[in-house]
Amino acid sequence: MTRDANTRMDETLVALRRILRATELYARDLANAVGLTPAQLRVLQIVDARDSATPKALATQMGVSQATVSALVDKLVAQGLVERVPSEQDRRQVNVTVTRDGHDRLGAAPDALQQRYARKFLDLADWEQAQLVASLERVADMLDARGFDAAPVLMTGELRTERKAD
Amino acid sequence: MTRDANTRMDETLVALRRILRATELYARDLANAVGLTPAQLRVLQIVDARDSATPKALATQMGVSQATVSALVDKLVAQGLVERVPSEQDRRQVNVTVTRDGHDRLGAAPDALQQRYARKFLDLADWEQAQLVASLERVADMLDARGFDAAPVLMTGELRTERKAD
DNA sequence: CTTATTGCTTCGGAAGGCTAAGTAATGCGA
DNA sequence: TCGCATTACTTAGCCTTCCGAAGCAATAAG
Repeated sequence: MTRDANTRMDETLVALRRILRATELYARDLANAVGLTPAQLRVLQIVDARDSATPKALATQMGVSQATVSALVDKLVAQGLVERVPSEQDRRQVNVTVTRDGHDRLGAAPDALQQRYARKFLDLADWEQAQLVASLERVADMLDARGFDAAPVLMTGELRTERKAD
Repeated sequence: MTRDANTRMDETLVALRRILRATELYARDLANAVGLTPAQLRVLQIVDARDSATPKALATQMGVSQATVSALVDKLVAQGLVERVPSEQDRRQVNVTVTRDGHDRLGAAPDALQQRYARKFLDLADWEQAQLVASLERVADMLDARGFDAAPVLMTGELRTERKAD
């Protein structure tokens, strides 16, 4: 304890910052490579993963407003990567679906960081892997009061506050 | 290896994402509380920490362009939190310095997350702390090809690509 | 049928970023 | 000393994300 502890904590913060930075840079590069902005890519990924999503659902999952989703979907539609399909059941609703092009575009995503990370991670000894999981979860718990259902995506970019969700 | 390893990797990704999210949310809250945007706050913190910084230095440290720094400094100047002081030695240079108000403003920052994190971290047993440091650094290394001299700030928000820095 | 509610889009407007194009000071070579 | 390149910043114009508020449909409630 005492002094070393503080030093160590600083070290964790530095490491954390490096992690943040790496993922941030990566998100941009990736989006760039695919010809999309990070936010657009995020939408595309979500839609692709579930094959269809309403703007409402997207907004909720991404933690942004519907207005923002609207704009993002516009961009993707303009590029022919997704389509707006009016729902049959409730015609107020719109289902955003991926087009072939959209799916292909995603396939073209290099995924460099995740690959690299995966490779290195899998290279580790069993106990080291376990160690990392435990440590990261511990840190996440310490930082993040509430638990969260994050999907294993990683580079999906910065999430926005979902404030005023009442 | 094989399946468990992949599961574990997913778990690390989820944890990483929680970490990312927590810091992101925190950055916004903090900026909000202090009445500054995250980027502005970042500038203010850096300037305050070193008591004076040129736009060039800020741009480098933050990983953004000088033009961006210019705009951010404008905002802070408009609020009277920093000042532009022409350098005596080289009159092309500008030294951005914190004003009293600026310093006070920073002091008013709650620092909630960092506090909470610090408290929990310091509560850990010695060996656990050491473990976390090692793990985080390991992950940072795996993600971040190049090393980096990040300062122990943490919530300073998203960094931007520093492309074309040659 | 009328009124709410819900789902989405549109419309400003704020912010951060960037590049490119100024402007000013420095410095160096002729 | 003059002129030109370099360096440090700022300005200008543009793009993207995001938001809140207002508008428009369609559905649900009465």
